Amino acid sequence: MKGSPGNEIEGRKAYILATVVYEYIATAEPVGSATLTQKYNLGVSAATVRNELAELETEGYLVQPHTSAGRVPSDSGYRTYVDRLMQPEAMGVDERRRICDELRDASHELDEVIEQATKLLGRLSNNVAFITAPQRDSQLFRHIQLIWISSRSGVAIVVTSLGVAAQSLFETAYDVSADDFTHLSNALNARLANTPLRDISPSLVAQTVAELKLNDDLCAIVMRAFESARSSLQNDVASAGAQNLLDQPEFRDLRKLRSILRIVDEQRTLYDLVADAMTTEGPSVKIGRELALDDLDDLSLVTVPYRSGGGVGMLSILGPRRMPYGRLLALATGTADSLTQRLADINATD
Amino acid sequence: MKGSPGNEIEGRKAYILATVVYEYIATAEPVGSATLTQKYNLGVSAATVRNELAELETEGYLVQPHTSAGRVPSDSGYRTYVDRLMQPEAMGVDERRRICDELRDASHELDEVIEQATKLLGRLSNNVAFITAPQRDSQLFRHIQLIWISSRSGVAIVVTSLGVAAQSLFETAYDVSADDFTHLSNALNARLANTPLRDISPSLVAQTVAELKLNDDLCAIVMRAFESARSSLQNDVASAGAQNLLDQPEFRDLRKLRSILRIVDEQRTLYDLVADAMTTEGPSVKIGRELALDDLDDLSLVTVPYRSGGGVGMLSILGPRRMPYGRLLALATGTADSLTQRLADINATD
DNA sequence: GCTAGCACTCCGCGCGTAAGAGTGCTAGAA
DNA sequence: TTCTAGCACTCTTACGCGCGGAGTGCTAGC
Repeated sequence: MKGSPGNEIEGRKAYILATVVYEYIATAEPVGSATLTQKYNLGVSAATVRNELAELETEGYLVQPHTSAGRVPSDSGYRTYVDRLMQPEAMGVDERRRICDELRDASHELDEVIEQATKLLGRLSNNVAFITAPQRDSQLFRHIQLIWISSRSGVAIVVTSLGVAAQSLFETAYDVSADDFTHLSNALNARLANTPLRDISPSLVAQTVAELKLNDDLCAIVMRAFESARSSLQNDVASAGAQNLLDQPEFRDLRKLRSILRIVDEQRTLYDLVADAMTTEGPSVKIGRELALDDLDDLSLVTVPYRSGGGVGMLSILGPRRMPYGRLLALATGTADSLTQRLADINATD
Repeated sequence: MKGSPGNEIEGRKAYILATVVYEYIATAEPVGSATLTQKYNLGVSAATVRNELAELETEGYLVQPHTSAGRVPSDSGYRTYVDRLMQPEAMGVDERRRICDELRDASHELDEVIEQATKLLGRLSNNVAFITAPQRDSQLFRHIQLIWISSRSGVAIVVTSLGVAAQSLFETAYDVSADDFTHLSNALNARLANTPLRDISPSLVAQTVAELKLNDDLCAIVMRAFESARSSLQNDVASAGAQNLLDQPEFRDLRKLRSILRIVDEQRTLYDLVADAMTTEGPSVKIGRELALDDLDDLSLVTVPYRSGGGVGMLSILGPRRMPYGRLLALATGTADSLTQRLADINATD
């Protein structure tokens, strides 16, 4: 099925492929030779174009929905287009500024900024947008505070380099004084501040608790607070813009629509989708089958990393395979930059 | 259009109306006289039923999609069914227990419990479920803690009777010591604990700040923390189950689907929908036009209150007007009870 | 007041035809 | 060799048509 790989297409044939992809992205209609010669200045006749199209098809870049229809890009057609043929785009200054402004209006809290950015990206991209929280593997512990509520209960707050993270209510089996909490908090802060969160072990905590001659139970409570800080935003995904997909002709099929809505509802799957994009540096584009989603061959995903406090999060746009890759890459990159910037501003106070 | 109001239908006619609504809810097909006599034991012939149907139509309880079709309930047909005709249902003990169990597995945090309950309700109801956070008008202030991070920044945490509420990062224009924060926190806690949050005024705070001879700026910072506690979960709505609507034949129209997906995405509208249900005690059902949603005449909404720490939140199911009202009311009520219970357990530690 | 019968209406479905878009192929021109 | 023009062919889509079925309202009789 697939044409000879390594046989990179060049010149006119490449231009024709690019044009087919471009036109199909714009119109969602299979592209025929006549359309190409009329709308684009190819300098050759429709018959010549037909020959090229036939070759591109045998090489696996294009497919025909049926015998007497125009051509549609295949996964590898899109892939070639994205990797080699399309013109990179950049965001306009105005648009860039608008994004910055909108993010600046949002609250100071990490998750609210992310939510705001997600909505913005969904709106601007006209597709499904989702953003995963910064990966916290590399986050540093900054501050813990045990807050006394009653003689047998309290709240533990853990602040990390990525912002305020976790709060967890707890109960104790016996009376504890507010002073105990204060002393323990101070001791932990003195000892552990700026330690990578993953390096904080039960024994370190136990040592501190023991030195203050406090009950061992507090050890478990503190560890639970660290644990919840470590995992709190893990797998947390904000998403927006699902309704945009209804405009796309490829989703007139209700089964597809159902599949994709379920995927958006299940954060787990969204998270898995970007998981391997995390291993590579810079923007990543996944096309069709590359996403390995059952029943959803005609989706694509654009993913761009952003940074916050040493952690890396992912900002993604999910849409039909027939998406304007150039524009969306520019949009995602620009938004990721703005988001990184905004989060740096917030964290600058630490 | 509307039939004579006050003229309450009784006996056989009422039974026929109930049966039409019941059957239509089950099948989504207009109901004809033949279906009624065959599937339900009415004891009269189809012709007699036709006469009754014609009357029910002139009285406004039923409508005909077209001349030679069966009948479909109108808003007021559904209304009568829900208010007077349908059999109230209750949840099975098993189902009830399963809900409790699932909620117990969730985390201890208010918002995560709510999210869990929302997903559960969406799954069990096969419709869109959404839950608004408890209204915080009546919430009591419990505890504030200003946490020192650096000499010019900190975090303020406010705990209320509804659970840990708000964290807000702040910066100061000049150096502040950790002790200042501790003293101020203690003074505020001593003075204001268990005050309704809305009664806390800037002057109360200013007084406390002044007594400790601290800088006025702290006053604004503290007030901002209170403000954010007051508004943090306001308008916050968790939703789940949008993809369930795709199964309903009334949403094969893509425009409708689009409208409703947008509504689900915009928390604001969802919040408005339940706003007046908040004024009434107990469960509330809104049918079709009563929701006053443009382009969406055939939706209904079941809303049931739940309680947490003196606040009242709303648990809602949104679906096609042709929804199984009895079952969903039972389901929503049962889930609301479980949720109230669960939140009471969590808060019992205060 | 109920029932049986009947003529009527309207929707939905299947079918066949026609139009249109696009192809591949072949023969000839540059 | 490479391109072009022409042509026959294929396949989809849209449209019109007729038919069957479901359900009604009405009327006459029990």
